[in-house]
Amino acid sequence: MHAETNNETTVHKRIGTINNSVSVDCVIFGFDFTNLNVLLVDRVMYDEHTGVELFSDLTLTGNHIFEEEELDDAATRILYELTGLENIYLEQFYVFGSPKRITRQNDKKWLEANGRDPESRIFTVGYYSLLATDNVTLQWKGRNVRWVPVSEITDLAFDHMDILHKALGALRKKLINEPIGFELLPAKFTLSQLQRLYEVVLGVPLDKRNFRKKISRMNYLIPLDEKQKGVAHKPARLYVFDRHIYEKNRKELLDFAI
Amino acid sequence: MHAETNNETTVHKRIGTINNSVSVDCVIFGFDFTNLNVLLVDRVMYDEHTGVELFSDLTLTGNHIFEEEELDDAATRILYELTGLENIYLEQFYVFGSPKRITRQNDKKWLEANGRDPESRIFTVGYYSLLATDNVTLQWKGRNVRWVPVSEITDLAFDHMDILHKALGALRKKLINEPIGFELLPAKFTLSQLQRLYEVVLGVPLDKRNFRKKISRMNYLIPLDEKQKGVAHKPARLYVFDRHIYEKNRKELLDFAI
DNA sequence: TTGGAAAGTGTAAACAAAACACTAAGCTTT
DNA sequence: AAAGCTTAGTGTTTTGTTTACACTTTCCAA
Repeated sequence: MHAETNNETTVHKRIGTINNSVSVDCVIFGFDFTNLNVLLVDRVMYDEHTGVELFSDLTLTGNHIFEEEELDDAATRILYELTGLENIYLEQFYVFGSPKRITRQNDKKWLEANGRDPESRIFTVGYYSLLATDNVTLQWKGRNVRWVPVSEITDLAFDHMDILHKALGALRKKLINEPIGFELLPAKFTLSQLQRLYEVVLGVPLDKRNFRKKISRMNYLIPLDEKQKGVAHKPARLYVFDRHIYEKNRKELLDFAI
Repeated sequence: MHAETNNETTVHKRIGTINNSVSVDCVIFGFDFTNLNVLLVDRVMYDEHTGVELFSDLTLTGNHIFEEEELDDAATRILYELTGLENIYLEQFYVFGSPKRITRQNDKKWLEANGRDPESRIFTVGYYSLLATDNVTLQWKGRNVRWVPVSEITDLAFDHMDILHKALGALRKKLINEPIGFELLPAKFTLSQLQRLYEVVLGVPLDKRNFRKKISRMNYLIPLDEKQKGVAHKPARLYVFDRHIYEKNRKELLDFAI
């Protein structure tokens, strides 16, 4: 799953001109069996003369794109830089392009200090991606990176709170309509973990028996002859998601409910 | 519902610099009780010396945006120019930004003839909008505008086929999950018209009795003491959609089916 | 007055959703 | 070795939803 670091043609090695009107922001979701987390990056700014800290806050992981680069590839590249992983689940969900995106002083200062014009309009294409909370590098462009539970995030730089909220809405909608939860779990997982995932992301409690009844109708969820190990209680059976079966049996849903 | 044409502050009167990296394309859907239609614009190009027609095809309705303009406002503006209507239902659905968007010769020629650099990368934000097939001006920027049934559209300029397909997918998904069909019908409509709408957009036949049973569970669909007039058969009862009731009773759907 | 055309209506069977509580299995502690 | 902790795993009943299916009513036009 890792990039072939000697392959010059990999999408992660783009060079060329940077497009300075459009960028990509990734809302990287991770699940640690307890919380839904988002990968955030520390943004600390120091006075350029005195070295005194001016402010410290958090941002999503965003990036410029190259002129010859597809949007999806730019998002994939960011994910690769952060995680070293390829084939991460990724979904474009919205474009943020208000002329008033950058209004706060801290944001303007930061852009200036990084050689960008804080008055020029930049559109950003929002992607969200899903991974098991794991395998993540702790540095990105010299800045600290960390998982933060979504429920604890109250403030972010730029318009990143808006982006996060929209991403979360898109994720919930997707989770309700497609079996995407598996992207947030390890390959082998228990039904309780899956249930917890739904409960945490959707923010509702679910009945264990009804949940399992529903699950048992999904023939692409395969029970293994294997159990959890090293837990201090009855170990649960492990399951895998069979994408192949899912794609085959996927019938177009037709339920104009609500 | 019409713009106040003397009000200088209306969003439809934007002036200022044009942003030349990002544009907006609108897929304008209309329903005429038989087909799902899209509003298309003729694109005819003539040899600049001889006046001979070089090619003739169709495009979606797209437009530049102004530097100080919100994306949604730009889309609203296009709709207003075309229809004279405000408060049209509108949904951003995807950004198209491939570096390879413009590859065909016709497209390059057209851009050049219109004073634009065919090699410069332009991102376009896709919106779809819904209206009853009605009340539409027949000219836009001196070009002919017409409704074309979606099923008959096989070729469009630029990457507009991609945009159309993506819009159609987004519309179907939305129609299944939210009562949005009313936007494609006149304020008063019959149940048969509503059923036909679902059948046409989703491309499936529906059982009349089951459809009506389902409908009768939706308390925001209000039957009127009024009937169709001037039809050569038993006239149907008219209904209205009550958005207020819908918004009140909207409970977050929770059905991670498929 | 008749014929055409779409409107409008009910029932039974299969399936899905919701509500609800106890036993089983492995690990830890004493 | 036994007791206790913790989570896994399991079934039934009631209620609501989906599906399949055919005939009568009402208006207009000829």
